[in-house]
Amino acid sequence: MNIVFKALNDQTRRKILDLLKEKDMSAGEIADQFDFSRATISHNLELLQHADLVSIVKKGQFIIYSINTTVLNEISKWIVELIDNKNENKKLS
Amino acid sequence: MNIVFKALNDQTRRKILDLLKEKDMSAGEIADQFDFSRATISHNLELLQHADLVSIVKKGQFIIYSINTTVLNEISKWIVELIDNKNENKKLS
DNA sequence: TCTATATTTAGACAAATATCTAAATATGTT
DNA sequence: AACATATTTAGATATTTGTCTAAATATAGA
Repeated sequence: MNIVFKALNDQTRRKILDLLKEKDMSAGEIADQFDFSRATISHNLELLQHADLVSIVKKGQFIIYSINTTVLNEISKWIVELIDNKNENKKLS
Repeated sequence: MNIVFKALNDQTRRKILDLLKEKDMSAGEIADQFDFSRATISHNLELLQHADLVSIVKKGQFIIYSINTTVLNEISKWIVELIDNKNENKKLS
């Protein structure tokens, strides 16, 4: 979970995920949405990929990024367990 | 969301939340579960509090920490939207 | 009031992070 | 082959972060 929360701990990378939830995009298309250098966006994409939050497919010169929901489901589960368990214990007291 | 993800981006702080989901605990009880100094745990508790992930009640000399689920619900919602929106768009293609 | 316990605050420091520019790699086009 | 486009890699740097020790604050009890 470490690398996932590390990857999520950045506004730019979270915004990239918000873009990718709408549609798959190339690195360039993604970079166009930001004022950072392409190298910076590329680096952020690498961190997302390393955390398994996105996956890639090569299409000619382009590299197409898309959201990978598997790890997001795990994180969601962890958070919901925090919430639910807390609520359970509240009932008892 | 920035300070929330920042607070969640640390194994120690996530473990503190895992402890607190079971029951409310004093700063000392929490610190006893770790090998770090009390000052370090206190600092981590401050970050959790600043992110509104925990709330406190003073009980004599003790300060009792408990999970605050409000922000967790927001985070959960954001993540589930990433997952759901992605799945919606997959159907279309 | 003095002492013990609980917790936080202050200041320091090494490690990690986000960004940049410049260079390298890969693919497509003429 | 030469050139253009897409993307990543390398190296540098300023900032942020997690931890520590020592000191300060707050409350309880004798």
